Amino acid sequence: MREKADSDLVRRQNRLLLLEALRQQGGMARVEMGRHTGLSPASITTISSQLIADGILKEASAAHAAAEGPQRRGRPATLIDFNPKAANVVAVRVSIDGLELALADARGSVLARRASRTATYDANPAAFGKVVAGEIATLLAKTRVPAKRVARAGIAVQGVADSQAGAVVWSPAFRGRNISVASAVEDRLGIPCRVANDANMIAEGLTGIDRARYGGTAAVVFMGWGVGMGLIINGQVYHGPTGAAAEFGHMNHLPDGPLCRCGRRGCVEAYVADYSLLRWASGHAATQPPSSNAIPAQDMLALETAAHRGDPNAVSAYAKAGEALGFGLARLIVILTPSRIVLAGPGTRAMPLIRPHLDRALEQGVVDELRRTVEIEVVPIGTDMIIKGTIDRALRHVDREIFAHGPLTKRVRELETVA
Amino acid sequence: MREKADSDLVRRQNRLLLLEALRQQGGMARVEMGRHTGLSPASITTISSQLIADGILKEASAAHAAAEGPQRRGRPATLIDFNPKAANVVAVRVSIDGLELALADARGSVLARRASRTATYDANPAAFGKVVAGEIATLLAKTRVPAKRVARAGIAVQGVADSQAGAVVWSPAFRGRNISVASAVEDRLGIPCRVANDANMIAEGLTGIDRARYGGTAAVVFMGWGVGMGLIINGQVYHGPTGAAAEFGHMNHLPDGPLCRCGRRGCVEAYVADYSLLRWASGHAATQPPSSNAIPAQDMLALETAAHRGDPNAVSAYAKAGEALGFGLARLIVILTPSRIVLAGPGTRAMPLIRPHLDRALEQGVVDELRRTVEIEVVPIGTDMIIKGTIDRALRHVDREIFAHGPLTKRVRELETVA
DNA sequence: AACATTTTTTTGGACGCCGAAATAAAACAA
DNA sequence: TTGTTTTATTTCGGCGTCCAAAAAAATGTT
Repeated sequence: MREKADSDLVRRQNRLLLLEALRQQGGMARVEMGRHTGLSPASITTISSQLIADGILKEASAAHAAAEGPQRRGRPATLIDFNPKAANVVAVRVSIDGLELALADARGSVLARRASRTATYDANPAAFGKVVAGEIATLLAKTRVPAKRVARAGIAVQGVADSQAGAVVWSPAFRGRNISVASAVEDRLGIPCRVANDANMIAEGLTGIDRARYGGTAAVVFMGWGVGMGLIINGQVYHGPTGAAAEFGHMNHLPDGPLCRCGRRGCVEAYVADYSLLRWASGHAATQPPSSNAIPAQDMLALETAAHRGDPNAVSAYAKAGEALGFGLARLIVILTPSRIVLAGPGTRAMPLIRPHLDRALEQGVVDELRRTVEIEVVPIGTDMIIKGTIDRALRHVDREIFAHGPLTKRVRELETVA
Repeated sequence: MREKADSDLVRRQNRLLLLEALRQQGGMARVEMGRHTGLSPASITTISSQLIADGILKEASAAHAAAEGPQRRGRPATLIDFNPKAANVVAVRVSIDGLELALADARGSVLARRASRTATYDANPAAFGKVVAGEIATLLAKTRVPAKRVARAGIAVQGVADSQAGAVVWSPAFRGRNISVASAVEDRLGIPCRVANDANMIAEGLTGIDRARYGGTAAVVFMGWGVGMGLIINGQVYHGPTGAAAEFGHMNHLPDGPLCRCGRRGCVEAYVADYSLLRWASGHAATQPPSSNAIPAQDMLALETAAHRGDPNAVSAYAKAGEALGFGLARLIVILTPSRIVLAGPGTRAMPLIRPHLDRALEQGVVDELRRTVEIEVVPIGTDMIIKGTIDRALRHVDREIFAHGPLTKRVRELETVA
């Protein structure tokens, strides 16, 4: 309840309502838009024809409409969907062993991908933004899309991102801190750019897929090389005051616990992440500094089979991970009482080994009444969801900040021509 | 972005904008409303005169206006404020040794108070709602305010409240669980009623006092007979999906830690609450079940002076409390990165004893980058803030759900007369 | 070919905001 | 006293958007 309401707000809000319905459902007829938005057919006609005139939406060709099931009686519905050419967005995922890029159109379809294998850990903090800008430029050149047509770029990183400053405050993928990224992209390519936490982008992707399921208050925990979390609060992905996202992986489990990549001791990640499991299992001291190198997938597979075989060190590693994860989730539940917790990432492959210990910890850590209201769900999600979520977020922003605004009104037009 | 926008929404939103400005600032002139809301003078005239016609607002008498500082040049401003008679609200605070009630007018001024000393702990769960309804009825009879004029009642309790069901899910003030309260008040008196967590009501009160300071994302921790927390997320007091509030006091600190009133072990409360401090200091086993009786204030004062004198048991009790509180806050910070944490309640009297241990725990539990973004503030707030917050919340609800809607439009009026 | 059915557009009226001009109410100045 | 200046509020006409109802469009059915 911040903004004053006038006809401008009404237009923006209803245009956005319509755009959001299309994002969720894909192409649909005008009548159906009316059902989704609650607007009258008359208003739908007005709004949709303006959006079409603006080049944002597009009527589907008759041929395409025919494909939509058997023709019923009455005037056939004309499907409307986003005009793919309305805008483009770029998504970048930064990991410890390289960059992954994707270019998408206004419908969210990926037009081109690109991967580059620059090790980030020792990247020059001052130059990294330029590297990212360069990679984006290369991707655009390859597809002959001018930078002007890219309405927004999103960059997903592990760790703490400051979306206000467009920088990576702290990330296990970098040795340095406060690495500025967004400004280089904005200055060199003229593309508005945001940096965000990768687990948050997974959450963003999930709300895009099923708003009913992941729409209320939910947490997405990503387990793998690290442990990340995205929070959805009241249907919105939560970015803190500074844009710094939730860092569940670096929530303390036990004081003076095992050493974490962040330099503290006892973080959940230092029990649950790949490197932690290997460290437990190999019998190394928990105070041994974790390696900053990427861990080959087969090492983790080997650990899992060892545990399934009954190897005591491996079994106990997963037990410790389960307990730490369980108490971590317990603390989260007590604070936010989310209705759903989604466990995702390669680490969930070992769930059968982890789950009993996780459940025991939850019993110890949460009052029964609260524990019953939360559903814990394991979902096989890969890193591709990070790219999808980043694209979704960028498009939602374009919808809200550009598409919803629409053409200038008469009065504003007059003012513009005078100026 | 849920609701479709039409002239109805515009009216509601702008009326509410104006009402909220008045809630925050108190009576003001129309020009000033324009500055606060961004609405044009013409619109302010229209809206305010309708609100006055509805009996919701009232022009201040000329005499009162004169009191407002030295008269400047020009037509004098006419102050407008809530009409106190527009509605009443009732606030009830439930504690272990009784009920505290207050009746307020539409301006938020308390017209009457009442306290009753019914021990709640062994109250009959089925009858408790009727007791509350009876107490409210008595308060109303005393002040000759008919129940019809009470637009809303709010009930604040320790523990987990389910505001949907209007019940107390679990509370240290009751032996029983799932104690229904709201429906008895609604059925017997016809007053819409909500149950909420007491620490949340403190948070509500703080946002009412200073929105700039407590408006973004903040946590209010209440330390005393128990440990409660209210969360403010994006300027709104957070009530979870079921209406169950944050239960910071029952967040686990250490597995297998001291026994808590909730039956689990290692809750923050079992280190920090009054009973826990006394239990540590008296050298009792941490597994000894805590007393459910109210603790006299002088016992706590005695413990504090003992600690200041250097009594080792007392000193160590506060050290343990500080560590548990610090790690608890660390875990909260890592999840939400609030910009402010407010420590309140009688327990903060011992802050000098607690603070060093709290700070050390924060250092161990939070990455430096995040720790620097949060300000921890100790505020001397008593239980009266609970009543104030409950009144505030009730009034805000009345503003939004009743006052903002306004009179029926022509078309709706026609429909009504037909029906 | 006429009718039925469903979708979409057109038309006219309502509502609420706004800018500009008018009015109101006071202090100040001559 | 009377006119001037200043500030607050109201009045008036125009604009943008929504909606209900009616009309038009496009297709299947008989």
